[in-house]
Amino acid sequence: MENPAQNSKSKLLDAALQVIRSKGYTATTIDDICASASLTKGSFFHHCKSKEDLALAAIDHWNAMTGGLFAQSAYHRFNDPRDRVLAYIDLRAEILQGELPDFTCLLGTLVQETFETHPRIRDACNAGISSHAHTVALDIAAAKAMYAPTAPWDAETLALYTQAVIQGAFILAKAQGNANIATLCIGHLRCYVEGLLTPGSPFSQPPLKEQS
Amino acid sequence: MENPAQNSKSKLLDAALQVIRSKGYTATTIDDICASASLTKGSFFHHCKSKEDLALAAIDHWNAMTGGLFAQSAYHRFNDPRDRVLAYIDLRAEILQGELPDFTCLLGTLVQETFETHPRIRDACNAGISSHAHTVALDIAAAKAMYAPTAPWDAETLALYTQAVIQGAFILAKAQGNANIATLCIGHLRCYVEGLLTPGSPFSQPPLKEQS
DNA sequence: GACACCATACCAACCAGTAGGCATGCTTCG
DNA sequence: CGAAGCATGCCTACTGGTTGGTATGGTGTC
Repeated sequence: MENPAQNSKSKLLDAALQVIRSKGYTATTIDDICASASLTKGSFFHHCKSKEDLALAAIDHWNAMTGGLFAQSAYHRFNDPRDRVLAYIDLRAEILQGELPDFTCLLGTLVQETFETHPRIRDACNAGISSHAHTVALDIAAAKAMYAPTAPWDAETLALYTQAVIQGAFILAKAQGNANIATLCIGHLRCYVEGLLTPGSPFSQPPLKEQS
Repeated sequence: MENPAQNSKSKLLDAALQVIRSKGYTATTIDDICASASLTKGSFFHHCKSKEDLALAAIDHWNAMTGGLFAQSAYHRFNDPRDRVLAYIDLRAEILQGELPDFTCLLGTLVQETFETHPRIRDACNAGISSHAHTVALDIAAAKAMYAPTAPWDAETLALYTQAVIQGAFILAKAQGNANIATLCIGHLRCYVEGLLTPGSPFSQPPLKEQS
C-alpha cells in the first residue's frame, strides 16, 4: 500500500500551502516545510526534486483542493445563473474566516514574488487563476445571456475582474492585519456584478475598449 | 555639501524600488541593491542600519514619489469632484506603461510577503496605502455629497476598494505577464464608480453591512 | 584632526541540495 | 516455504555556496 507515501507527500504539500502563504515563497525554507510536516530533509527530497518542484506540486494540490471546494459547493443549486454568480461571490466573502494565511490565495502570493524570477511558477499560477476564473465565467456568461445580452462587457473579463478584486482584498487585509476590509471589498464587487446583471442598469458603456 | 550623500542614498533607494518590485523583498539581496546602485556594501551600511531599515526608507521614498506624482497631477484641475475621481481612475490606467516592475506597487508587493514576518514593514505599507486611499476618499466624499448624498456606501471604503482593484489588477498582470488585463480591470472599476456617482443609480442597497 | 563617505576583506549563520545508511515490505527464485 | 535481492520511504550528517552584517582602512573636506 502506498498510503504512507501519499500521507507524507500530502503532509509536505499541506505544510507548503500553510508556510508559503504565511511567509512567502523565498522566505520559506525547506527546513520550515519539513518542520511543519514533522519530516526531515531526506524525506523531502525523496518526494520533491527541488524547492521549485515543491511549489509546482503545491500549486497542483491547491488547484485540486479549491477546485473541489467550489465544485461541490452549494451555490450551484440555483437554477438561475445570476443567482449562482451572486452566491459564488457571497461564498467568497463567507470563507474569510480564521487567520489571514488560512484563507488567502496561494497563487496570488506566489505569483507576486516569482513572476519575474520563476517563470514555471508564474505560468502555473496563471493557469490556476485563469482556470478558476473560467468556471466563474461560464455562470456569468449564462447570466449575461439572460439579463444583459447586449451589454458591451465580456464574461471572461468580468470573471477575471472578480479575481482581481479578491486578490486585492487579500492584500489590503494583510496590510491592515484584518479580514474586515476584504469583506467590504467583496461587498462592493457583489454590488457591481448585481448591477451589471440587472436589466436596465446604467452600465451601457463598455468599461474600456478591450484590445486583445 | 551633502549632495554626494543624498545622491548615494537616493541611488540606493531607487535601486531598492526597482529590485524589490522585480524580485520581491526576501529574494532581493543587499548585493543586488548595491550592484544596481553601483555602490558597495560599505556604502550601503553607511546609509542603512539593516535590510529592513532599507525597506522602510524605500517605503518613505515611494510614498514621497507617488504622493508628489498624484498631488501635482492634472486631474485635480476639474472643479467637479466626480470628474476628479474618474480622472484619477483614468490616470491609474494610463500609467500602466513599460515593464511590470516599472508600474506595479512597491507597497502591495512588500506587504504580501512580509505581513506576518516583518510587522514594521507591514505597518508602513498599511500607512502608505491608507494615506493614499484617504486622499482619494476626499474627492469621493465630495462627489458623493453632490451626486449620491443618501447612498449607503462609505467614501473611505470605496477609496480602499479602488486600491484593492488596482492591487489585484497588478497580480493578474503579473500572472499573465501582460498589463492588458490590468487596464480592463481598472475599466470595470471606473464603470462601477461612475455608476455609484450617477444619480438614480440602481445601487440603493449597502454593499454589505459595515462592521468596524 | 575630526568627520562623512565609501571601499575591501572578512565572518558566522543559513540554506538548497547530496551522500549514504537503515528499516520495511514486496518480488523472485531455489 | 524461505531466503536473497531489490525498491520504497525516511533518516542523519554533511557540503559548498550565499547572505546579512562587521571590521577596518582609505580619501576628501571642513
